[in-house]
Formats: sequence, structure tokens, C-alpha cells
Amino acid sequence: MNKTRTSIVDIAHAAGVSKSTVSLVLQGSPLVNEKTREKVNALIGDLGYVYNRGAANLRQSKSKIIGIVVNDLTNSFFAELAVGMDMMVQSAGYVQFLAHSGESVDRQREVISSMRENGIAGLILSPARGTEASDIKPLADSGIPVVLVVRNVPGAKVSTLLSDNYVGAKAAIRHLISLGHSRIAFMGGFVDTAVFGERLRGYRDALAEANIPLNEKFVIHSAPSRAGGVAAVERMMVFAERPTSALCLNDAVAFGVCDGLRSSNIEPGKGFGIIGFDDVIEAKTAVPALTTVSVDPQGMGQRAAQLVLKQINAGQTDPESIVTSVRLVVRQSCGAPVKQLEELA
Amino acid sequence: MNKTRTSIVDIAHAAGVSKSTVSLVLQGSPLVNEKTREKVNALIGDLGYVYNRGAANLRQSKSKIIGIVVNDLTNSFFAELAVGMDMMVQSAGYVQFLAHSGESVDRQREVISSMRENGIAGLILSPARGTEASDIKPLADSGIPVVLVVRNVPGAKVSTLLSDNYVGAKAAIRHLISLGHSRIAFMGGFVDTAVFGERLRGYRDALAEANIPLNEKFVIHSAPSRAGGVAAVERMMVFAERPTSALCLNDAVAFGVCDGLRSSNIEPGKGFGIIGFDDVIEAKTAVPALTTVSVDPQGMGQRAAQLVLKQINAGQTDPESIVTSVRLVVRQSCGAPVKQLEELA
DNA sequence: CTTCTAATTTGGAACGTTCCAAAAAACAAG
DNA sequence: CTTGTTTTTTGGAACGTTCCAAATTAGAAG
Repeated sequence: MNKTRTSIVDIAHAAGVSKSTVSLVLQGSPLVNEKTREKVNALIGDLGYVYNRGAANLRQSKSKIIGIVVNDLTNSFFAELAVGMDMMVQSAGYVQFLAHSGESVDRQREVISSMRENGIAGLILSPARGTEASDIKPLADSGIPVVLVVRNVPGAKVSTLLSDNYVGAKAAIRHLISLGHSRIAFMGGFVDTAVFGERLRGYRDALAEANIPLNEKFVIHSAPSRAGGVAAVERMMVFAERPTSALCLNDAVAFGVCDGLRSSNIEPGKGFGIIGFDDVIEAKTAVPALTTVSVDPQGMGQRAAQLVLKQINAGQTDPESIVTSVRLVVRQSCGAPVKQLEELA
Repeated sequence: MNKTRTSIVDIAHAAGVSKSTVSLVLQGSPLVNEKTREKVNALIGDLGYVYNRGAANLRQSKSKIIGIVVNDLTNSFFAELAVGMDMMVQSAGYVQFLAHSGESVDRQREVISSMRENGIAGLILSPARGTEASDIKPLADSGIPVVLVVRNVPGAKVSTLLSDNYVGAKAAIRHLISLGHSRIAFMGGFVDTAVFGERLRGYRDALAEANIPLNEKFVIHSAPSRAGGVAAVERMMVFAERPTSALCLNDAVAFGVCDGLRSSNIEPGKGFGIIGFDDVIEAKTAVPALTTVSVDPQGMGQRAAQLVLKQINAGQTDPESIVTSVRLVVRQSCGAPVKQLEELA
């Protein structure tokens, strides 16, 4: 309703002091007299003053905004990641521009440039598939800290926070082997992503380690989604010699694989061992409970936020690469005889 | 790296014109000569100038930022809602502060006030449980359009966009009755939310309509989550006379109910009919595919964004209340003999 | 070459804050 | 009552834009 919002000079005038004094009060400076501080604070409440952070940012040429771009919010792994970041960011007194790129690099570019115009202090990016170093370069060059999370971008000279995909996949396969499986599939994912490559490498090496020959047909590509899992099973069913278990690219695929098996009257966890990757919240409550490589997305989000906040505060520091450890959580879907926990470094 | 980012006066100087002219170019004004426009645009590219929207906002005392607060991003219904909003907001040339309240009113209050300091043009709020009208009042009073989505807040004099929970629930129960069920449960949800109340009312009325007496025990409260669905089934299993089907508060609960039934060796869709509410993406691909009341969260998000954008552009308008229609999507989980589609107004 | 009009450009004030150097006030000591 | 010291307060410039009224330039007509 108010034509013009009340500003610092309005309350200064009302309190009979200068705007500088009010500013000092706002910043909690110890320089002001206790009496004036109280008077000013009272007026602030009465007049319904709201601080204009934009103006402050302009003057100080810095901001309290962190940009976050996530490739797919509807995937609960990334949603949890976002929630973790949110927690950290808010409690550090920052706010976030949180955007969803929907795996579109164009969209992502637009969003990043819009964030740039709005003056972000740092950016956390879970890049869309096909993101190139040049998409991030201008931002990074202008001195804004950038943290890449979950997926790496080849050639980008910025900080990264990735999970240990190789070790996780290897541990999962070892576990399946220890349960007596030898025909083990790898399901889901597109070949052009780094995550897929690393997990596949873990799969291969673990098989090699156990002298199990690799059957290329057992690497079944599909969309990294629930629907993709269903599709992968359909593809598998026509094989003459079928796998008896599978490591899935992620939990979404694993759930899809369960769905697909049921459609073919195979009971997941009994007739076929399944291991996922990520450990989203539903993994625990699903039936059968999903054996999976836990990545702790929420914790990862928090760490990413911490990292970017650290870099903002430190001015400019060198890019840092963190690999977060990962652990296999054994539940029912792999058909393990007993419930047991295996920890990894 | 640059000590100070290049501003409008830098390019003005380089181009040998005044800052006003550059500003005109930036705004795409038809007043500037084609030659100067080109020269300026070239320099903008060369010098790596980035527009400072904050400064512009300060001058014009308006902003291109929309605040969005969602109670639970890890619930895929709300995640999709957020994605829908995101699409609309971005394509209107706005950016969004998207925050997650985690069902905490305190958190929500903090977040809203922080958004206010940062100068949002409008707010879309999917309120945390227990939100009161007073939490929104100051914002609305200061003339910032607020749209409440999914959940209403009693006493708040702002626009709302809600789905037709009553009609949807009624349709679902009618369908179960038409399949021959008479012992129908209502599962999931806490009694203090409006959504729960409306859906429950639809359940009651549909039963009354068919002269089926209401068994209070068949209304089984639980958390509105997958885990809550599992819990509800456990509670149900001890009944002497058990329901043969259930309407669930939402899809998450419905999936949990499926999980719970399987644990008790009941095949969802065969031994027990299940209907969800929301129609999240996984509903279609799950096994059995979930019969559910489709709310189209993404579309709802888009409409909410449109509404708030409309109000921003229109200056101040009266609060508007929209109820979005809803339709029953019949799939496998209700045990329907044939696949059929029933449309509602 | 004037004069008139249309097209283009331009200084400065303003937006709401912070920062700085300096002024004013309060207090202490001589 | 000085003088010195400490505490508190204060104008104005600055941040990067937009807006306005006014100035300048270009073009047309006489």
C-alpha cells in the first residue's frame, strides 16, 4: 500500500539522528550509545522498516546470494542434494537462487547468465548432460567461486565435489560375487557421462579381479530413470543366457528394474539380485528394501555449500577437488542371506 | 580477477557516448541511432560487461525476483510443483529464490523475511503445516502479491490455488464402490491439515451416498509419506475385520501401502485395491501402476506462477481463489477389471 | 543560409545503503 | 577553566543504474 517503502533516512529523521547512525545500529556496531540504539530499534519496529539488502550490496559490491543450478529436481537424489545445500546456505545468512535446468544446456546457460546479472557471490552447479567448460568459464574468470557437484565437467578449472563412484561400484560387485553370482549385469545410464564411466569401470575391474569374463551384452544402457530400469529388464529378458543379478546406475533405475522383474513374474531379491546407487530415502522403506551404495545426497549438498561459502569468504583460492566416500548398505534386494554392513574407506 | 566490474560508464567512455545512451541501448529503446547501437553492443561484448540488475532495481524500486517457498522438496509432488513454477518464472524473465521450509514454520518465517529484504516482486508459498495468517500478513500488507498453493491458510487474505480435493476423493471412492468394495479405508495424513480434511470429507460423503456406514477405525492416520503408508498397513493388519481397499492421502502413502502389503504377502491390486492422490511421475511406471487422482503438479506450479506474475503486472488486484480440477486415472493398483478413464468436471 | 521540426544525445538527480574523515559531545585530569 | 582523550555522531561521496528535462544534431523546407 505504501507508495514508498520506509528507508533508513525515514527512521533517522523520526529518531532525530543521522542516517549514518541508523546504519551503524543496523550493523550492530558497538560504536553507538545504548540509548540511541534502543530508540532506533524501537522506531524500526514501529515504522515497519525492512532492510534493503540490494542497496547495501550495491554499495559494498558484494552479495549474499548463492546460485544453485540442479539438472533434475524431480529426481529425488538431486532434490535431497538441493535440500542439503539449502540448509547450509540459509544458516550462513545467505539466500539462494535455485534453478532447475532439466538437463538442457541452453536452459542452464540462460539461468547462469541471469544469476550473474543478479549478482551471485558463488555458484553450485550440478551440470546438465553435455555441459562444457566454456559454459562456466566466464563466471569463474570474473572471480566468482564455482563448485561442481555430482558430475564433473572436463576441462573446467573449478572446484569439484564428487562421490567415489569407482570404489562404490567395485564394492557392490564384490558383494554380488561373494553371494555367488557370476552373471552380473550393469543397468541404466548413458555412455557419455562421467558418472556412468566411473561406475562402469568399477564394475569391470571388480569382475576382472575375480576372473569373471566380461560379457558386453550385460552392460545394458537406458535412461537413468525408473522407466529406464523397466526398459532395461525388457531388453534383458530376451537373452538366451540371462544375468542373475545387476548393479544399477542409480536407485531410480533399480526401482524400475524391480518393477520390470515383477512384470515378468520374477521376485526382486529372490530370483534376481539388485543393487542400486545413491541411497535415496525410499531405498530403506521400499519392499524389498534396496541394497545400495549410499552417497548421502543431503550431506553432499551440505558439503558443497560449505565449500562454496569457504571460497567466498577466503576471497579467491585455488580450485579444490573433493571425493566423498561412499558405503555399501546391504538390505534385501540383493538377496543377501543375512543382513550385514560393509564399510569402505 | 578484475578489481571492479565494468559498468555502464566504462563502455560509455569507450564508445565515446554518455552513460544515458548506453542505458538506452540496454533497454532496447528505439530512440538510439542504429550506428551507435551497434558500436555500443560491440563494446559490451568486448569488455565483458554484465548488467547489474541490482542497481537497476534500486533505481526503479521494483524487482525481477519471485520468492518460492515449498514445504518439502524431497516429496516428488512438491518437487514437480517447483519445476512447473521454475519454467514459468524463468520464461517470464524473472528469477526465483526457491527455498525449502521442511515443514518448519520458524524456518519459513526466516526465509520469507530474508526474501523480503532481498526485494521480491511476489511470493508463491506452499505453506508449512501450522502456518498462520500472521506469517503472511506483513508481506501482503506491503503490497507484494502472495499466492498460496496446494494448502490454504485460514484467515489469510491472499490468492490461493488449490486442487479440488473433495471432488477427487469422492470420485475415487465411487470408483472403488463400483468395483464392489464396501470396506474401504482412508490412509495417511494428519488431522490438522486442510488437505486431509477435504479429502476425508469426499471419502465420507461418497460412502454416505452409497449408504455404506462409516467405520471410524478405517480412517488410519499416519505421516503423509512412504514410511507412513507402511505404518498404516501394519496398523490395519491387526483388525478383526479388515478393509479390502483404501484411498490414500497421496501417492507417497500409496506406495508405502503397497510396500506394507507385500511385507504381509498381500499382492497390491490383487488382494487389495489401492488408490493414491496426486499422480506423481512414478505412478505410471510403478508395478502395479498406481490408480490415482491426478492433480498435475507441474501444471499447477505453472498456473501458480502465472497467477503471481499477473498480479505483479497488474499492480495490486484483489485476491483470487482458483480451484483446479482433478481427474481419476485408473490403472492397475485398484484392481479394476478393465482399463478405463473417468473424467471429472 | 535560415528556420522549423524531428531525431538523437546528454548531464545530473535519484534509488537506499555503506564508508570515511572529521566534527561534536562527553568525560577526565590538571 | 583548559586541555587532552575517548566516545558518539555526522555529512557527503560512492555504488550502477534509470529517468527527466533540456541540449545538441540532423534533416527538411523555405
